[in-house]
Amino acid sequence: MVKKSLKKSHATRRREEALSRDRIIEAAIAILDSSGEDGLTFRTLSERLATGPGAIYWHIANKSELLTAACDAIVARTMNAPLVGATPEATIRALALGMFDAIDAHPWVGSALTRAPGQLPMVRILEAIAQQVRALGVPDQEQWATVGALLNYILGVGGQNAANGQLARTRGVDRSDFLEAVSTAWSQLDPDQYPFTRSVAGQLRAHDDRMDFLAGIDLILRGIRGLRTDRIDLV
Amino acid sequence: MVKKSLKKSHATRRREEALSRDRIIEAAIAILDSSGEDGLTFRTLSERLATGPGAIYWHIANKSELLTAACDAIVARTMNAPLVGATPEATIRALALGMFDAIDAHPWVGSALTRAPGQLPMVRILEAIAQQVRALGVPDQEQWATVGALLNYILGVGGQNAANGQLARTRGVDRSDFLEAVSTAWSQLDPDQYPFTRSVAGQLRAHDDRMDFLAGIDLILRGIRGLRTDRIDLV
DNA sequence: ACCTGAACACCGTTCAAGT
DNA sequence: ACCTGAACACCGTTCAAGT
Repeated sequence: MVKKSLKKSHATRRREEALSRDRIIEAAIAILDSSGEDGLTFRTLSERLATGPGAIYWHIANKSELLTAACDAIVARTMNAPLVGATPEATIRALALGMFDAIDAHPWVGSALTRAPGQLPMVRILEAIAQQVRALGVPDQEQWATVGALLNYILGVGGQNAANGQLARTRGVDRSDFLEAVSTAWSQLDPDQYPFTRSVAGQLRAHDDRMDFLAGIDLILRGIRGLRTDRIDLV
Repeated sequence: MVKKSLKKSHATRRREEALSRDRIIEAAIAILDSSGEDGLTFRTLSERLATGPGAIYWHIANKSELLTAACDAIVARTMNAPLVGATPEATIRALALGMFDAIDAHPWVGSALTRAPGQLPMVRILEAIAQQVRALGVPDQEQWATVGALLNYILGVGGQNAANGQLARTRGVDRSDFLEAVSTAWSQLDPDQYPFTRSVAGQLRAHDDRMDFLAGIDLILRGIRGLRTDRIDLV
């Protein structure tokens, strides 16, 4: 792997505050935001905190826990953003969009979320959605599948966004350059084998990720509405 | 990171077939299946192929390309499995279940898929789903969002499955031990803050992942059916 | 053209030693 | 109790040298 080794700019000035779990997580978030997942290292982190790599282990068990904690800080902020008295459907859309925007602003959150199944960050999302699903009147036995559908869709889009951001960063191109490249590659696919992919290659550059994301949420919400009124009548 | 260094059992016997991209990918899949993502190294791989780490770089650009190629081999098999003349909805369910089972059997496929957005493995799934969505009669302007919803849901579940498998492997416990641990953790959450999560903690151990997955697909399919008949009438 | 394997520039993590 | 930083056991990748 090729890494550019950015020299430390301000020598090793002494730290003026004591180390703490919170300060470490805050520093980790700053590095993740500016340098991506590959940029976060116990060495870069300890340098920013003006300490040694070993010191961090006094406060945090390992890198996985660090990533999950950083992710949870972002998710907690997002899910606790207070919502005015809206309908359950509107609230679900707002929660989902909130996560979309959070992952857009911090792409590493998408993959951290996936790498910590069943952990607190995911539970926060699960719970917030579930409360709205209940308010929607979805029968008890269907709630788990319903919440799961919404959650997994959000995770899927999030992971995708994280990967886009990651790729764009490592190649030193921005997001639109990346989409441009994918669009070009898709337009060169065999028209017999990949008719649909080819036909949407052009739209790819122009399309609005956020609107597409919401369209997916609405599709699932429409399916949920069907759940409430009809019985299940699948082929 | 703690790694157990399993000694090579059969010394360095000479390779009897020439190296090739296909042989490398095949060996990579075998290692990924048996030792997970962390187990795949240019050193373990070259050892299994009875060569040096550098030799692999003659056939494959880097580890990312290797992972994507291994993923694509699995996805291609899965998407090319011929289906008897079924309805578009039944075909979508079969395709989705096919991917679920493939990721269940090869958990690393889930994360490889997410790490290679817009690449061939994903395009194969996209295209196969899109053709059924078209056959379903979804209007042109809605197709992209519809395909996206299905694809992202599958990716979300897949990523989750991959993470479960990965966690279970690194901790040396099996899947049910892992679910047991999550279930216990969830049942100890604050009932005021996490009522839903607590209430489903018990179900977690007993539930059937595959059925839940399918229920999510059905929810989206129901939403798609609404798309065809009604106009969009969201709040 | 294809392969070898030592070497480079990194990692996460540990731990004896300090304060 | 908390921190230091060298050391350990790895990585992915490169490349001069071989066939």
